[in-house]
Amino acid sequence: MSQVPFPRFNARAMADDGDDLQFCSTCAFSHACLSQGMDKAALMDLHVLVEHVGPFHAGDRIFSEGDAFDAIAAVRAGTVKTCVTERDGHEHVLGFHFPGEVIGLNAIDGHRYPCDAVALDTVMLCRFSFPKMSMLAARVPGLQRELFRLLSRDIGRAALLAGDWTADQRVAAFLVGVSRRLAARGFSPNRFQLTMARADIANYLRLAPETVSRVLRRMQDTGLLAVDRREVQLLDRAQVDALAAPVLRE
Amino acid sequence: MSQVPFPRFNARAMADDGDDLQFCSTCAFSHACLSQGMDKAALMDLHVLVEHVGPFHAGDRIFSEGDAFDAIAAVRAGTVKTCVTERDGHEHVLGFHFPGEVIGLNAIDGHRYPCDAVALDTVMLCRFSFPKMSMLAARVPGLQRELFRLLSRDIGRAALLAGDWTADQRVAAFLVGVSRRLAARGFSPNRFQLTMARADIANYLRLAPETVSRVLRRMQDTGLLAVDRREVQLLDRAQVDALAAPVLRE
DNA sequence: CGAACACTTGACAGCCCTCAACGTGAGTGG
DNA sequence: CCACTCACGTTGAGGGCTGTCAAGTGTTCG
Repeated sequence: MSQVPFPRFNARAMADDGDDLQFCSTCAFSHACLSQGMDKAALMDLHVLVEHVGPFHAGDRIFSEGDAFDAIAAVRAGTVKTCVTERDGHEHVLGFHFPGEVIGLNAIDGHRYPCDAVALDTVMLCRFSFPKMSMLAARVPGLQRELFRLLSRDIGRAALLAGDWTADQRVAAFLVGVSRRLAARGFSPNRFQLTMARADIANYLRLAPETVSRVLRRMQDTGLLAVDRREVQLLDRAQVDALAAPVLRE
Repeated sequence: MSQVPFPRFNARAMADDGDDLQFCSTCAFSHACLSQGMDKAALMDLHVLVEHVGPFHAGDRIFSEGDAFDAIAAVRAGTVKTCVTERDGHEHVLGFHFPGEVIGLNAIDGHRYPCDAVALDTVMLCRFSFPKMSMLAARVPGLQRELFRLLSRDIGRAALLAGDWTADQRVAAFLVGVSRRLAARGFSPNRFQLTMARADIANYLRLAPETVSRVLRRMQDTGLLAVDRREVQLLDRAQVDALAAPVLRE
C-alpha cells in the first residue's frame, strides 16, 4: 500500500506504447477524438495533452482524498478502485473503473479529489491536465460535449445503487454491469475474472462480505452462474439480467 | 397531476419579475454572471438566454422522463421534485430542488430527460436552452467552469445517500441538508416548513413512511426537534448535526 | 357534516448484519 | 517436498433494524 505520486509524463513509458490509434479506440474520449467534426489541429492538441503514466501496482495509491486537483485520467489498463475513508477508518468503495473509463471527474467541484483512487492490479493511465483540457474544450465543441456527457452520465450512475434493492438484485446488477463494461472492450461477456476482492464488492454494494458469499453460493446452486474463486461464468444470462433489470432500470 | 408542457417565454410573467439583479444573486449561475472576469457583452448574452417560465402549481409535471432534452432550468421559486417511475408504477424520488438550484443536468448524456420533474408547490423557473448555453460557455470561460462545477457537484451529491446508514442518520442528514440550503437563501436555518409529503421524504431516503414518522417522533421525544405537521424546528442542532455528520462526510 | 387524505401508532415478520469458526489457496522457509 | 503462515473466502447461529400490514387520529376541503 505504498504511496505513489501522480507521476508526470514518462518518455520511456510512452516509447513502449505501441499503436496509439488502437489505444484511442478504447478510450473514453474516442468519440471526441475521432468525431468527424473535429479539426486536425485540435485533435493534435488533445494528443499532445496526454501524459501516459504508470504502471501502478496492486495497492498503489494513484491519488488521495484532499490532493489538489489538476488532472483527470482515463484508465488504459487494469482496474482502479475509488473510495473514501471515514474518520473511524472504515472504507466506502465508490466505484470500480475499467479501461476506457475516466476518473477524477467528481473533483472538478472543490478543486480537490474527494476520494482515493487505488490500483487493484497493474494499472496504466492517460493523464489530462484539466485546466488545459478546459481551454481546449472551449475551442473544440466536440470535446466540450464529451466532457459534459461524461459528467452527466456519472450523476445517473451514482444514483443507481441508491435504491433499496435486495442483496440478490445488487449482486446481479453488479455482475451484469461488469460484464457489459468488459464486453465493450472485447472480452467475453459471460466468463470473466473479477479483479477485486469479495470485501470490495460487498463494500461497494453496501452488503456484508458474508452476504455476497451467500448470494453467489445461492446463484451457483440454482444454476444461474458458476464461480471459481474470482472467475465468474454467467450460465443463465436471462435470469441474471431479469434480477438486475429493476436496478439498472430496464 | 395535469400534464403541462415546458412553456416558452411568457412576457406577462416576466413583467412581474421585479428586481432582476436580486433574482440573479440567488441563482445557481450567480458566480458565473457576477464574476469580475466576465465581460459585459457575455453577461448580456446570458441574460438574453434566460426564459422565465411558470408558474407551475402543485402536482404539475415540468418535464417527463423520455422528453427530448434541450434546456436546463434554475428554480426561481418553489420546490421541484425529480423522480423516476418503475415499470410496476412504483416511484423513486431522486431529489428535491430549491430556489437557486439547477434541474436537468443529468439529461445532457442521452439527450432525453432521465426522470420526471414535478412541482411540489407554486414553482417559477428560469429556462436556459442548453445548445445555446454550450455555445456561450465556449466563449465565456467562467460559464464553462460553472457548468463543469455544477455537474461535478451533483455526482458527489448522488452518492451521499447510497451508504448503508440507519434511518435516524438518513433523516438527520435530510433535515440538515434542507436547513443549509434554505439558510443559504436567507431563511431561518432552525425553523422551516417542509414542502414535501412524508411519503416523498421516505421515498427519497429509501425508508418506509412509517419509519420516517417513528424517527421524527423519537427525535421529538428526546428533545432534538419539534415537529408540527410540516413545520420543523431544530432544537438541539449540535445533536442533529452529529447524527448527520457521517452521512455528509464531516 | 362527511369524505378523502396525510400522518401516526402498534404488532409482527423478514432480511441482512454481526460474531464466530472453519476451509482453502498462495507464498515462504526449512 | 512438506509444514507453516496468512489472507481470503465460506458457512452457521442468533439478533436487530426496518418493512409490511392494519387500525386509528387529525386535518382539509367540498
